[in-house]
Amino acid sequence: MLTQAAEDYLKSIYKLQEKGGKVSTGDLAEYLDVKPASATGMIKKLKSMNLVCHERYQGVTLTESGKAIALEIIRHHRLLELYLFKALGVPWDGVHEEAEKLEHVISEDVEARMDAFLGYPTEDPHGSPIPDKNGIVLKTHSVPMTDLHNGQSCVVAEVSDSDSAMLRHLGSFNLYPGTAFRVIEVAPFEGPFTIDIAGQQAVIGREVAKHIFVNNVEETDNV
Amino acid sequence: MLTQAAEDYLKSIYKLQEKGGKVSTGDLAEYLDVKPASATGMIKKLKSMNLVCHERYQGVTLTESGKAIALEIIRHHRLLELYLFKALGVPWDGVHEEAEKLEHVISEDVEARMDAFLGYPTEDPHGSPIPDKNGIVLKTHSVPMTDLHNGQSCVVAEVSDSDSAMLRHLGSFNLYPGTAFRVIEVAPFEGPFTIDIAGQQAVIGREVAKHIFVNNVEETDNV
DNA sequence: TATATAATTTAGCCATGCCTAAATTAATTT
DNA sequence: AAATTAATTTAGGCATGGCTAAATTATATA
Repeated sequence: MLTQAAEDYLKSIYKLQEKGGKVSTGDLAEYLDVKPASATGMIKKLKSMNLVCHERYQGVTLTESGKAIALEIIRHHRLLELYLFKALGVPWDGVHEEAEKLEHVISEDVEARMDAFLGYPTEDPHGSPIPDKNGIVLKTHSVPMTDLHNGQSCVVAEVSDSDSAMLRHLGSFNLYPGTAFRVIEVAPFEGPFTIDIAGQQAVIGREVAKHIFVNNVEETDNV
Repeated sequence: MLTQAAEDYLKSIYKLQEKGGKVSTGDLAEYLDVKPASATGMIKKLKSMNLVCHERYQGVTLTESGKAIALEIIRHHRLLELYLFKALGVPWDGVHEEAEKLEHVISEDVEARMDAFLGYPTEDPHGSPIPDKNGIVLKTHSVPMTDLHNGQSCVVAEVSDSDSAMLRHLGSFNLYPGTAFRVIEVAPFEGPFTIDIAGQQAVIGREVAKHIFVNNVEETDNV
């Protein structure tokens, strides 16, 4: 059994690797909120267990077994998020933090029971895919909201889960996965997005928009 | 926030203290499956935090604040056991082990939600009382099964939760909290108990009987 | 009461996982 | 190409919570 810290490192490497190939020590350390020297130490340990590949100054990647473990933890995390949300009514901006602690101690048996209770779901409350027991992840074809132009309509597919203040902000506009909206205006010079959500207008800043991914993009030149 | 190890020590001291006043270093170490020297070390730390009272060679007891923490953890543990049992169908011989890990990471918010879901219960699946939010524990008036004599009938109140093989054994006789039975015979010379459970006979050894506590004891000299 | 035995504590070691400070290597600028 | 800057690694330290071995204290026995 791996330590909790080791599991967190593997999970983080997986996530950073998703959008950028090799992961630098510094990025990993920043993501985990530790100093680079500490990351170097753990990378060494993980390498000695054959869970990561690493050459000095060249960044880390997961091995097949490292990736399998990372996906298992991500599965735990996302199933827990959805379970807390649906079965216990924990608000969507709180489930990430709870799951972060529970994911390391939940048994396979309890996980399977939650999975069955939820009807073998494929997405967590933030729209992120839940890997299956074999580590297969459904690819989503969503694009960042920052790619949208005036007049386009779409449906929210996924929002990043780690900033609970941002999630509360989105919730105040009813912007959840599955919510449809239309872009009324994209302000020039990297300005904010004005959108229409079921008749209600909302202004979404660029920084927030970066963390929203959408589907079903269509041109709707008019109102 | 205390470490997991410190919480486990406090919980163990509480349980041992319940049936024997001051707790010796050796008993505590044995209960926690560590060496006495390790227990001495943790006792020192807990004392420096004013959570236990301790004089060299004289045993430990909890302070008021130590006891409050111990009861909080026991509350977590027992609510989790009942939740796992009722909401997720985890068999009663498995819930202890699961709860043992979860009790240290569950938030007050999630606990309150489970409590509400369960209807603010007062007993876990093994019949042990669940302390309330203020640390009040309902005293049970149960007696050990080993006190019973021929012809007495009673109702199972509580069974100890930590030996899952024993719990499976009891389950095979349908001996759960709430189950009524009658003593048919107590074999002489510290022998086993032959009992009648809803028409089915079962033989319960002395060692097992020590871990069963009963209520509503009545004389029923005949069948 | 002296001695043997049992319990407890102290002392010192180990692994984990973080830290800071210094050294090294890589990348960028002039 | 040399020098500066940035990233990474090494070295050494700290707290936690185990361990073993040795010393101490308490208890039981002769």
